[in-house]
Amino acid sequence: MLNSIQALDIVGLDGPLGQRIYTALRNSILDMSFEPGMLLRKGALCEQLGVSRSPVAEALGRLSSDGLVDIIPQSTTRVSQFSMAVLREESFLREAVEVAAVVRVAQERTDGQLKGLTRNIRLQGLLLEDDDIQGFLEADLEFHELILAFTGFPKVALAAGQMSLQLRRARMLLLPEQGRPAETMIQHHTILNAIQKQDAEAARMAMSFHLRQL
Amino acid sequence: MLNSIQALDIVGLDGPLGQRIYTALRNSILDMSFEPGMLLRKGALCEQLGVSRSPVAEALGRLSSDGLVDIIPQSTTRVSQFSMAVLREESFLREAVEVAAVVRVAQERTDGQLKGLTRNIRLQGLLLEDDDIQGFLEADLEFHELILAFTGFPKVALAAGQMSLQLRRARMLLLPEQGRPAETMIQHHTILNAIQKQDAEAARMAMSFHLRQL
DNA sequence: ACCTGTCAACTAACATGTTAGCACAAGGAG
DNA sequence: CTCCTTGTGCTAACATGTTAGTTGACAGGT
Repeated sequence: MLNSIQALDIVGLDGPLGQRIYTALRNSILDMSFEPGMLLRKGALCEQLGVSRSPVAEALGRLSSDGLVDIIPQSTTRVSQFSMAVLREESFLREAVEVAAVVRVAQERTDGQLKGLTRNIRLQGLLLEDDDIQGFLEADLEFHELILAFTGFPKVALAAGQMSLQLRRARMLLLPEQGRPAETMIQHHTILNAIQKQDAEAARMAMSFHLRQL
Repeated sequence: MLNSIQALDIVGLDGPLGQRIYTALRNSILDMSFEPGMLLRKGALCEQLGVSRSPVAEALGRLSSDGLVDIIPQSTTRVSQFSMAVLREESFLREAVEVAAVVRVAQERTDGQLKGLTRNIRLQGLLLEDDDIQGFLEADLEFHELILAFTGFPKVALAAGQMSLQLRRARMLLLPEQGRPAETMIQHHTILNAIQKQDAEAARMAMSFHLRQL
């Protein structure tokens, strides 16, 4: 039985109801609490959340355009399945954006930005020594987000996140075999060195290689 | 008075009402029939289209997440303004994706794809000889879409279109001074040659240069 | 003349009632 | 036994009523 007995709380979030419900559902799907293929009944969700159908419908509509749920007109709504094709597609897009970002950052980085990245790398090293894999993965994520943010384009980090939603979900599945964090660290170092030397071409190659590891 | 006396027809479109209204509004905004800053009154739109508020609200919500309209909570909704910052941001994203696409296509193109691009280029030449600027611009657009499609990733062309919505709107403004179509043709030729020779690096540079011309 | 507090009008956001299209199962004809 | 039909139950999509928050103008005080 695929029923969501769990909390799915929308307290502690701000903004309009629709936004909060969207965020809550999105998180539940991304962390695999809602398994792919699971039916999403509007009525049940409304009852569970104590709201009416309008904000739920809005949230589901946005999730649909995100590709996280499939809405079959006049029929049912379910959490979307994975497909290798979509995953490859998102990898391609993510690489396109992140590589462009690292090239730009390498060209016009400030010393402050370099310092921020260096500190993050040091943190990664410390967490790795302590075998704090969870923490390491978060620092890893932050490393990439820092680079995206340093482009000076606020929407870029957002777009990158938006276009790799399925990837984030898939990562949950193969977290155990995430494999060699040590290698990841080395690759991050290579990227950082290229940025430090302002060598755009080296940065491009390093980031491209790094992102193709998965 | 900024009122939309015009038709804004939603006949001749398929799918659910919300989808049709979304498309109609989107087109009107992109071709500048709806000027930036123009108020969009839900009630007026409903009356004009002969539908109720639900599908209109859905459409406006999607336009909002596209960044084409700004919804001020509990107050008003208006067509979003331009800003150089957003335009630069979209240019960056578009370049990131199109450059990655052309690199991939250059590496693993088929003869059929090459033929398609060659034919498009020839068409561009013919249209230019006839001084059919409008037709040339359409062929130009198709050239880029062909490359995006040849990646084999259907969502890539979609994503590229989605992330350069404001650019499309801005292009309407500076259409007259679009300038030297002849130069554009030469750059397209350079890109095509690189793809034909399967020279990924040359393709990257040619596309990057081409997209920075505006 | 200028600032300020109040209030009325308008709007998006939310709730709820209604419609229409799809899926699936049971039943009947070939 | 198989295939088509029909009918029921369910769902998303749409229409409409209700609520709450914001804006802007006007009145009154400074």
